[in-house]
Amino acid sequence: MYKYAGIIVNNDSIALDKKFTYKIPEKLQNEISLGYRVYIPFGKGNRKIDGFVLDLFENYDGEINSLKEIISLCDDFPLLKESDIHLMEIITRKYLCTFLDCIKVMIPSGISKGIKKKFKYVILVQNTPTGKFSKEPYIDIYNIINSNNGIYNKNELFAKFQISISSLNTMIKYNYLSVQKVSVGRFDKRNFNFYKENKLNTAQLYVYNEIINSKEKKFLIHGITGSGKTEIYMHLVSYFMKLNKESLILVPEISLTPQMVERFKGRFGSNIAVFHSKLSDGERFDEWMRVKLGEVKVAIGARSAVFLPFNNLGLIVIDEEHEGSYKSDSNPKYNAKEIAEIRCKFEGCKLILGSATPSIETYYRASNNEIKLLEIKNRADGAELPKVNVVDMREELIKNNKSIFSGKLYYELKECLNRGEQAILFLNRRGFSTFVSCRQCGYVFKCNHCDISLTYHSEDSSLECHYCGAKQKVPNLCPKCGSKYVKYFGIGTEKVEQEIKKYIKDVRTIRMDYDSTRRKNSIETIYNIFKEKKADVLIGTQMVAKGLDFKNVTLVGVICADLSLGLPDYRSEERTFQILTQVSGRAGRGEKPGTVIIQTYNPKENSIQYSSNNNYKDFYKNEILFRKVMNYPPFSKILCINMKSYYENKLIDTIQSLGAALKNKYQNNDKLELLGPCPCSISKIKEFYRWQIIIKGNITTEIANDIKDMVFALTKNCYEDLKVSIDINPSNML
DNA sequence: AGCACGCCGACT
DNA sequence: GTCGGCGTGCTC
Repeated sequence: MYKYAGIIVNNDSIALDKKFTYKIPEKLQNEISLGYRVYIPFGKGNRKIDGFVLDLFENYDGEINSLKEIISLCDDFPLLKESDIHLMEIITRKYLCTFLDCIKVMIPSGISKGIKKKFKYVILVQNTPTGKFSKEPYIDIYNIINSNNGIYNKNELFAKFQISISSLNTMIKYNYLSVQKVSVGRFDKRNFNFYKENKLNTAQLYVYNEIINSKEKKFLIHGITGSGKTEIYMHLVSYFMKLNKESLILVPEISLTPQMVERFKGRFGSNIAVFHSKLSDGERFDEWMRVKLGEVKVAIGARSAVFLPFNNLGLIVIDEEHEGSYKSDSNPKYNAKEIAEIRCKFEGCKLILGSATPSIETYYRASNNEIKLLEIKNRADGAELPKVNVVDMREELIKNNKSIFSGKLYYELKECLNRGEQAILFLNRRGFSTFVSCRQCGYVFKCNHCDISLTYHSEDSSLECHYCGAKQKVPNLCPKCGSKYVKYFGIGTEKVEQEIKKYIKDVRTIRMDYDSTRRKNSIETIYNIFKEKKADVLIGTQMVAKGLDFKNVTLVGVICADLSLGLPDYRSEERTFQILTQVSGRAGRGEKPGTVIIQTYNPKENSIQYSSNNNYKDFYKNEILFRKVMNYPPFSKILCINMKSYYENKLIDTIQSLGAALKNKYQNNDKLELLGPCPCSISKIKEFYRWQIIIKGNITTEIANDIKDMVFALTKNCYEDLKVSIDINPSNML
């Protein structure tokens, strides 16, 4: 019998990130188990707060009388399993976060906010009407309800069938009808078109059989765009369903991939949980509960779904495994790929990574046989990969073509539209113009709160900061020299849309970028408009590169392939290769052949050359060599310490003393390389100055935790506005 | 993060 | 003598 519990209190302070021991009162000793949320008295005033039971033990070595007692259990079941707690211990050390950070990502926030199941009061038939109730209007009402027994509540009956609520009340009073409380789900119950099961082709079947028959647990499916990876996933899900095992499908960001959900719902019915960041607290709670209670056997979701409380997991699929969004950049700064791998190890299930452009790290592991590599080199339905043309935009300039479309793209676009087919234009930048400058004095309009130049948006003619969202009206005069020669430079998706309308009459365009998709479901709306051929050209940022499958798209145009090349990140080549390959893969997925035009100012660049030749392997060979020479991941780890503060001088003082302390401590460790302290490449966001220290090399968990302790010891009594963040292998270092 | 304790100056 | 300013440190 356990008499004592180790509890993490529900308080965000780092100083409280440890287990507090509480006595378990006798009345709870039979009920309590690991993972329960409990109410406890805390602090001098014995405030009643909640906490989580992460440890149970029979004896306590310290002073027993100084222990307080648990007040009660908060919920009627434990929120965390023993394996969750085990996973938590790993995560806190691996990602340098607190236990509470971890708990928050494992349970839906609605639980502690008191969200419960939603109920409604539905009307059922009770007794057949007699006497004066056996005629109109009552008999009619009775019949309607009889054929919709227990489905609607009073208001819905009024709205749907114009049944008067007072008549209903009367019939309830005389026991002809009854009321029943039922729980309702907040999840999406819409029916999707049935997505028929396709027979796997030889290549797909080979991959499928390898996965289910092999003793290996981890697989990388490297299949070109359109090779039918989704169909393999679905067959695997069915296979595990037959074994009564659950499956989890992770996708980069679900709200960006309505198609994946549509297909899974179309195949497996609505009995599938969908989990992503745009759910409300209530929806999140309901989906989490459906998984917990075993009501669904499949879940599909973004990275946070990797923590869903499955009971008998058989399979985790990570689709588009190269995507950066599997790494979280808020606490806990976990990587869902790594968590999935740990879960698979704990729960003995299979892990499938899938991509047309695997990340360098994953492919490296596959080539070292840590992960089994399975390749698919052809498109599923025999379609050909599109023909890719690289257009050197410098030559267009020489030919005196100053427009954003090369002659080739313009020609192909017209041809494509004449044939009644559709096109996708990709530009990885939203807005109209990317910076605004005075031609007389060279002044560049910058955000007042950030170190960022402002982007012009034509829709509301404003200048917008893409980091803090601040907007201002477009000034007519330069604020510095007063000249009226204010000019717009650089192009964004809005400008592409305007330009194409200028050149091609009556073209129906639709834009898919952050601005046009802010509202819930708007991605789905845009997606459906384009799918139903109510638009000819889809113009978008990276959202259009991911997983879309439109059979009628035969042309993909990359307006400017160079945007992601210049970024100060060792992965910029990899990212460029991936996005170009992925977006090219949107063309020619049906029976008609596809064409891709890549416009660039750097046609000789590796990422552009290799992606246009669909040559992943040589790109990988080049890139892995570069990583090795430069000691970048996968040959090392990168630890990024970020500090931000409103007060620039204090910030610099603090981070420099940290830098000195780190240098002092690790000067003899030749496996670590310290870079900085220096300002981040975006040195100020929302009035906060930002500096960073980057540590590269063989960073063990021990070293990382030592560094974390040093950082917190140094900044503990600093000053209140200083914010510190420590990230292992961040996805973005700007 | 809260909350109490405590050590100093101002005030009935 | 005591009320209240916030700096310090602890919370099972």
